[in-house]
Amino acid sequence: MTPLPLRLEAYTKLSHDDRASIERLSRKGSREVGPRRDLVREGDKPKSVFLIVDGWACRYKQLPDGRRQIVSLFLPGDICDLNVYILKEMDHSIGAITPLKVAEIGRDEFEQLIQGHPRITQALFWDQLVTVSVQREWTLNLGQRTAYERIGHLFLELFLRLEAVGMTQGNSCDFPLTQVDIVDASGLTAVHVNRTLQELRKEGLIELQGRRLTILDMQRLKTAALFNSNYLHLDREGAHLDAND
Amino acid sequence: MTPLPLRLEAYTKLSHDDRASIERLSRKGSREVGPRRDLVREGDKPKSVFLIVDGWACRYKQLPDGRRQIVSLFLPGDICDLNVYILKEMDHSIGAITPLKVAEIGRDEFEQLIQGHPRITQALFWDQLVTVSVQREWTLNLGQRTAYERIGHLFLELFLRLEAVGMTQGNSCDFPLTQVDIVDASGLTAVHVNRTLQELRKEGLIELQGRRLTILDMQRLKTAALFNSNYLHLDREGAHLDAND
DNA sequence: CGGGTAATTGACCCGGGTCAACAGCAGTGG
DNA sequence: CCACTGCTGTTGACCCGGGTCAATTACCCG
Repeated sequence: MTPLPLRLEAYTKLSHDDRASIERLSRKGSREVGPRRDLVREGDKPKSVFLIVDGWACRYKQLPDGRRQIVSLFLPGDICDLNVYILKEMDHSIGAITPLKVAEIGRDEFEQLIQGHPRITQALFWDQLVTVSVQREWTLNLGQRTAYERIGHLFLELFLRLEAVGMTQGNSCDFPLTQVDIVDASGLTAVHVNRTLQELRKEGLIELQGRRLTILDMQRLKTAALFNSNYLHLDREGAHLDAND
Repeated sequence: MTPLPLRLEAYTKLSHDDRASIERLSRKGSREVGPRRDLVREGDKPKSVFLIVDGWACRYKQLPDGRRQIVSLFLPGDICDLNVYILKEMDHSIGAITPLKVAEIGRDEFEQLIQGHPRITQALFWDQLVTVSVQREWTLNLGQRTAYERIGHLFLELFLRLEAVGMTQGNSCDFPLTQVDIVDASGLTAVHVNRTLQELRKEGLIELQGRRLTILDMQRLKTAALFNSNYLHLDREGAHLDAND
């Protein structure tokens, strides 16, 4: 089972056929990528859409002098840029964080999928709107939040996104990011991230060890991080819709 | 003439009919908004797509304690979020910076436009990809660039985007942002923005007065701001395509 | 057990923030 | 015509959140 249908069904019910088509494409274009390897590089000509079947990845951009920013994170079930293939050139790179299982869906296959499955199309539009909303929240995060709030916010976002695809266990989840990854995502330095994590621990808000994150006090962490989940658009509208399968 | 067709034709040639349809909708939903007024508020139920016909606007988000971040800017010809109306609730606000002329296009009209005009649809997809690419660049900007680079980068982006819709005159353009707007967009403070502007002036890179910006040395400014225009996807692919009108 | 990556610590520093005052100027009303 | 108000821009003095530099200490993993 790929987690994508689960994500999409937050927005609308899919039919059996919808789900089967996604499964089929996921198996067909299946590909494995080693951890810390690039899937796509800035400057490449984009040819296909990637679906993250398993593992974590990130989009990142780099400045000529080496400064690096992770601009977004991909979790299982995420999809990278509908329609990218209409662009001439990638404006960012995509790198694996963990060992990664992705499905590569070519332009023709993708457009065919969309043609025959209006519900999938709608759900993908919704997904796209959520993705850009997350990107805006990251802008807010980097522009206005302090280190403490910023890292707390990141943890909450990732936890909730994992929860939406059923990948949390109680109040904890796998968390493969190293401190250096957090550095690149938060625009802070390694030293300061380290110290901020210690503060979050000392406050009893989180536990983070052995690539596992536990949210010890969701409510207090949300308050501390000024977290408002509206931008994730998690309200499961899909629950109310019918599937005609 | 609305500048939207001009923008879209960076990607593909539009037919007479395409252009006429856009013009018609622009006139039909036309609406004026005073400067510093909100067009849409976070929490509203989105009902329609907005097209910026004339003036500048911004998306912004606010934290409960009042900290405010402009997450993107709208220039003439920009379009706010295809398909927003499928979301339950706006996750950000949109505010006018100058007196604004917008066209409000309802859901049905919009979907009708798309149905009958595959070229417009394609061009809108392209536009959407560019918009999210800009959002990622802002993430990089806030995460990694220094104040000096950051403000220089903002100026270059806005100048080039205006140029793409024919709204520059030589090396200068209208620039209605106040220093406070730059503060909200850059994540810096008023004092520091002011001093950074003085530095940019002293270096002979820009002139900024009377709501007008002049880029005195494009090349040096680009270098100083670590500016790479690839993310704007300005390569006018459209020039090579045929219109079947 | 050695070598590489990830996490942690201490000492010191700086880019940018804070606070407070002031100047320029457009609009407005008396 | 001027006094008043409010917004925008500017300046000075001082401060602090987070950066820099440089070790050191866990951890894997083979």
